[in-house]
Parts: sequence; C-alpha cells; structure tokens
Amino acid sequence: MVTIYDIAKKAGCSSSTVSKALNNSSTISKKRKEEIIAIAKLMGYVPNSNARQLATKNSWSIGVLFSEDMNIGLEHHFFSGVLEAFKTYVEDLGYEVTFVSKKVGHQSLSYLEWCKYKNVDGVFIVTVDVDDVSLKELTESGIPIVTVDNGVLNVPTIISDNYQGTRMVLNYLRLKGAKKIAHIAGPLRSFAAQERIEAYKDVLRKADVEIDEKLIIEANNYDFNSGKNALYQLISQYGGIPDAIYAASDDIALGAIRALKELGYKIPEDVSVVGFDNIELTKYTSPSLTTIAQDKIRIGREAAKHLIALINHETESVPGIVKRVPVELVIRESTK
Amino acid sequence: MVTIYDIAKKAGCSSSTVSKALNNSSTISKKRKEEIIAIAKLMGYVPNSNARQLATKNSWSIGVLFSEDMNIGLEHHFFSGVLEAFKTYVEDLGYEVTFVSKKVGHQSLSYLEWCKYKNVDGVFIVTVDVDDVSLKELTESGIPIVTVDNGVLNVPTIISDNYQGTRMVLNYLRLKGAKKIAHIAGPLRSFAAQERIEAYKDVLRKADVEIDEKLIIEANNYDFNSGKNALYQLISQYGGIPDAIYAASDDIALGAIRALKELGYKIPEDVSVVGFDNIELTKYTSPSLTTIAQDKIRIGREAAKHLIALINHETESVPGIVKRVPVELVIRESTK
DNA sequence: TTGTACGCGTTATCAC
DNA sequence: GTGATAACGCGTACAA
Repeated sequence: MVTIYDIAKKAGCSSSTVSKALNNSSTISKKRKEEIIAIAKLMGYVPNSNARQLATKNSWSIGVLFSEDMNIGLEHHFFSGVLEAFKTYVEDLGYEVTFVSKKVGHQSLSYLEWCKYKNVDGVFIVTVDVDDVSLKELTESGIPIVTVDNGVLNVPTIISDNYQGTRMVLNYLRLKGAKKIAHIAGPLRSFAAQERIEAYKDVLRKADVEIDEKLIIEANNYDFNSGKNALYQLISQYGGIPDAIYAASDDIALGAIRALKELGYKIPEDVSVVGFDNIELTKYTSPSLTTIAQDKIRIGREAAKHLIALINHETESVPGIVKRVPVELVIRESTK
Repeated sequence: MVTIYDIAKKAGCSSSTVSKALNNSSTISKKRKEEIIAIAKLMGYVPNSNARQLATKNSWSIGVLFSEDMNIGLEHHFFSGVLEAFKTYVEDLGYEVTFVSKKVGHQSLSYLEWCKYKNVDGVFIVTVDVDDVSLKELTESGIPIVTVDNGVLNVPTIISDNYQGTRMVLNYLRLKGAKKIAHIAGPLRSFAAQERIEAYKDVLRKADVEIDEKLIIEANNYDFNSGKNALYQLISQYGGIPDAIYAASDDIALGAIRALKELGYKIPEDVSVVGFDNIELTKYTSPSLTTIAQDKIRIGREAAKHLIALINHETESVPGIVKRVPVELVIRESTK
C-alpha cells in the first residue's frame, strides 16, 4: 500500500504538502500540485478510507435496512426496484451504501450500535420486521432516516399516492358501468392497505354510493394465495360476485382471478378485476391485468433526495408521509 | 461519542486495559474485565469501525458489484434472490456488505481503486457490464472474487448445472413422445446460454438424435419480447412448429407461448413448452409453465462459502466454474 | 496483570 | 507556499 509519506519522499516534500495537493487546497502552488498528483498516479496511490474518515469524522456512507426474513415474497420486486433507484442516486452524489447488519466480526450489535460503529450519515429503511425492538431504538436516535411504505410510521416516509390510485380505479370502473365494486384489502398492519381501504370508502362516499361492508375483505397477506382465499371468503360473505373487484396488489388480483376461473367465471365478461403495483408479469398473464402502476424509480429517488436533504440539514425530520408519488392507471384486458 | 479513554478514566485504568477487556484478551483479570465491560455498557460505548480497521488492517467487509444499467430486466429477480442468500450467509459470519461504487465523495474511482480505498476482503460480482474496462483490472488484481453466471469468465463461478437441467428437460419431453424438440437459446454472450445450447446438442447426440440446426434459434435477450420474436423466427426458419420447445429462460418461454397463442396454437395440445429459472410467476400463468428450477438460495450461499474460503486462504482462486448447483424439473401444465 | 508508548494513514492547525 | 506536529480512536508490543 502506498501512502502519502511514500509520495512525499519521492516528491521531496512533506506529507502535509501531499495531502494538500491531493485535496486541491488553495494554499499550494500550481506547479507542486500537478507534480505531486502526477507522482501519486504513477505510484498507484489510493487513499485509505479508514484513515480519512477517522481524521475527518465524515463517512459519506448510508446504511440500508433490507431484511428478508419477513417473507414479503413477490412484493420484494417492488422494493428491489426502489432500492436500485435509491442507490443510483446517492452513489452519484458520492455516498457509498452498505447493508445495516446486526453483527460485526464475532459480536452482535443492535441496528443503532451498528450505525454508530460505522458512523453512517443516514439510513434508508427499505424492508424491515416492524416488531423488531432494535428498530425503535434506531428510529428514535436522531440519525437521519427515511423509509418507503412498510408500516414504520414514526419516520419520514415516501409513498405512492394511494388515494389518487384508488380514485382512478373506482372512477374508471364506475364509468364503465360497474355498480357493485368489491375491495380486497391488503393486511391492515400495512399502512398502504389502510390508506387504500380508507380511500375506497371515501371515494365511494363522495360519489354518494352506500358502502357495503360485505364487499370489503381483508387478505392475510399481499400474495397470490391470500388473494385466492380472500376471493372465496368474499363470495361467501357477499353471497355472489360483484361487478368488479379492486385488489390491493397485483398478486392478490391474480390469486382472485385464479379463484374466479376455478369457479367458472370469465374475466372481464363476468367480473372486472384491477390490481395495484404493475409488476412485470401483469403484462403477460391472460387476461393481462388492469392495474395501478407504482413508480419505483421515482419513489427510490425521492427517498434518496429526502435523506440527503436531512443529512445536509436542509430539511427537518417529520414523522409520517413527506412525499406522495403519483401513480398511473394502466388499462389492460381484465376490465371491460 | 464515548471512547475507550472515557471508559478508562471512569474505570480508573489505562486505555489498553479497556481495549483488552473489550476484546476479551486472556491477559486480564476476570474481575477487571467484567467491571470494564459493565462500565462500557453503562456509558453506551460503541467501538469505532475506522479506528479499529486502521489499527488492525482488517476490514471484515465484502464488496458487491451490482450494476443495473445493463437492463437485465426480469432476470433481475434471480440475481436479487442470489444476493439475498449471499448477504445472509456472510453477515452471519460477521462481514458487512457494501455496494462497490465508482465514486467516493466528489472524485471518481475505478472498481479496483474503490476496493483498495475501502480495503474490502473480497468481492462478489452479481451483475455487471462485462464490457466495462474497469472490470478486468479488478478481476486480475488478486483480490478474492467470486461470481455467478454472468459472462465474466476469468473468475471463480458458481452456476446452475445447466447440463443436468437440459438433460432432464429433453429426457422428459422425449419420454412424453416429442420427436422434434426446438431450442430457443439465450444470447450467446451469456455463458449459461452457451452451456445450455451445448448440452442440448450433446444430449440429443448421445440419444442418437440428429441435430437439426433449423430447430435452434438464438434469442436477442432473456426477456419476454425476445422470446416472442425468436418464436416467429423459428417458425419461419423451420417452416412450421415442432413438437416441443425448450427455452433458455422462463421469460423467453412465456414470450414464445404468447406468440404461439397469437398464431392460434394451443399449449400443450399442439406444442409443449419448457422454460428455465422457475420464476414466481410461472406458477400463475395459464398454462402454468413447466420449467427448470434454479436454486437461488443455494447459489448465493455457495458463492458466499467459496468467497470466504478464498479470503481465508483455504482454497485457491481458479477461473471458471468451481461449483455446479443442482437444478430441478418442475412439471406444470405447459407440457403434455 | 497492568500501563506506557507507538503505529495505523489521513487531515488540520499552526508556525515558519 | 510549505512543513512540523498534533489529533482521530484503537490495538498491541514491550516494559513494569
């Protein structure tokens, strides 16, 4: 490993002069500077992150909480996309991103301890086990944090505009003549699920449609099988099928469609079905799925932007929703 | 921030004694040790990663190359799964995982420079632009590296057993009576695509089946549309449809199925279709897809194992395939 | 068993 | 414009 001392020796100057040259300080002659930089390049000098961070107390690093123990299954696709966009944005600003861990070498740490250990500038909570006690400690620590919808509520959150999406779905279905529109909600421990169900009720109410609680059912989870089960429950609780079904996720929608097919119904002839997310495969199923497209890239980027602003003290940390990202209605074959 | 000096002051001893207590050295009395540890906990002491790494020259960190500029689309799902498994394994051993970047603060670095800067113990190449010049420098640097199938060939590689998978597909199709079996290969710049096409030829040859080059077609990519296009080409080049189609990925298979449907063919009545990967959605399409399941978790874990072994000098770095992970044939509705 | 003193590679504060 | 020198927080020979 070549250090600034090696360079200093070769350049015939002191290490502090080298440091100044490399950090283009103003108090150094142009000639010296170029000379030193040339030598550094020649010798293959690479700075040492640890030494630099130790001296500057400045880490340029961001921790990412991304635990997959919690079995979010297909949904994961959404979060991966968000993380990608986030990573791209902050890396371009010169930050490095590291997964927050609970171990270092042979000893166990809490999330907060790990963050202090690494001296991260901020944390992006992507997915997490909300029941983890270690999490509360972290979110209350004062470290800049953002998250996207995942049920952690005491942290600045970037989220899709669920109300807008729900309104678009319902307006569209009603425009197409649907009277009885059911809603298969996501698990209500999820914030997004709560928002969508509230929006469903509110939009209908404002359109002077009476809310029929029998048309609302909560799925156990966001996945295919939960959707399938929910549909059977819906039918038995409602005593038949509605004109249309608004599902809280694409996977739920696909599960519901499968169940409907098993029961001999045709989509969209007998019943229209709409999902939420616009995951890749919705283009390719038959029928292809009408759905609300979430803008993963935008969400990731907005999260990054907000976190950087927090780090730079350009904004204050307020718990809850700080940004709603617009969604889009994608009309395909599952609605008539 | 509380340091070992703060603890030393409170405990009435020297900082080195504190250090010894915290690193459970053998040369310290039990009583002192427990006392110091208690004080450390009380004061909320957290070690400083940079100082420790600077002193020990030991980073306990692994870099991950995961660039998404290259538009691998749906395939990404596979790599995300592999990365998850990898991360879980190495974090459990106490390593932290950081995305390799090309910037730090405001200056640009090559991959290798970044790795030296961060002093990572090893690198896991998940996805990467193989044409990146910066990559060669890294792979030839001597830093421990592993990769999974992605076209980087001069590095130890963990990969699915493509031969076994291909053999299972072909044997199954032939058993079911298929005579003319076409192969839609992946893009041949991909190593897996090459392996699968070679296996296809070899297995048939060994079964005394004459290879008909007209039954082989290379898709431009691994995605849906490439599969669709490839199928049209196949038909025009072969002058009809074969008994069965073995596609190099599920997405290709689904694209081909879509094209077949457009042409009025029924699957599996008119033609059987088999994919490769076993991505989630293959369960839910209609017909659901017969495919080869790749074991993402096992691949990620084996990659981790191998990298750790390299880091610990328990094995030597040999370019090319170091481990083949078994695959499984999942029979669903797209074959008869 | 404990403490002293130094090194890890860098930046930053002063004198010069 | 340049160069000693002191941090930064920790680990570790070596001496006590």
